[in-house]
Amino acid sequence: MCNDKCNNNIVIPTDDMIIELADTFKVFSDSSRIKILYSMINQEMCVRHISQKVNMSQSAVSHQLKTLKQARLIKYRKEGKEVYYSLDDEHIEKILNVVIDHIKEERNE
Amino acid sequence: MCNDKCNNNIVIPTDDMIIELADTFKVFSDSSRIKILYSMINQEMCVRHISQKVNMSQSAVSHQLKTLKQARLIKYRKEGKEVYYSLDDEHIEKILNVVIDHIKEERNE
DNA sequence: TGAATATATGAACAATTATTCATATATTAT
DNA sequence: ATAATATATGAATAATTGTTCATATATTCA
Repeated sequence: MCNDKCNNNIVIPTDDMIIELADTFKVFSDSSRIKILYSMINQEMCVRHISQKVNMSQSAVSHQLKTLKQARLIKYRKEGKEVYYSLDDEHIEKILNVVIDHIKEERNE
Repeated sequence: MCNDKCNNNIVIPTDDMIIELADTFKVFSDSSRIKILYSMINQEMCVRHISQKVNMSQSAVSHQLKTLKQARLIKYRKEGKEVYYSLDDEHIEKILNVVIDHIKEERNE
């Protein structure tokens, strides 16, 4: 019924899911945003500290945080004048790691 | 030495790796390319069949295959007039699945 | 060699996007 | 209320990118 050269048993995502996939990848596809994500691995970070750590203007960071927030890659918590951002969940770090694994394997071949 | 609010034990990727990460994500960040990738899960596909399956012009597909090839997301094999493309390795499907997992979890919250 | 088929590619155009600059909003302390 | 600090945001600009159209290259067959 179905041999190796056949992918009928694969569930092809719906068009909506394809678009959501592409949109999610797009948010990861900028080095500034990736640096920002790494800045808050394992720790909450306020905007000012992120700016310092990734060496970007406060405004540029804030714009990118908005993008990351809308894509639900990060969450935030307000405390006084400050806003603390952190990764949305463990998936985010996992996604980064899976792609790193791919890149590192490509290098050895 | 190092508590919960500290990420000193995390290896922050080098700037080069950050750029490679972003570039790799960028190649995934287009729905046409994602459709093309799905078209060849578990099977080699020639360009003409990909065009038909994803409903894109031959030229558009060929341009995108070049992008996917340069990023080493796919590999190819020539046979007569035809060129057969397939996913570079198992990482590619894994990367897609990890992001799908994230999207699906977000939906439930 | 010439025709037919499969794939690749260069140029051009429209659309998207990251940053900067200026300014707005929000919170706290005096 | 005012000043100071933290963050957000709108407009504008420069740069990047996906598709189309036309054409080039490569392979097979008659």
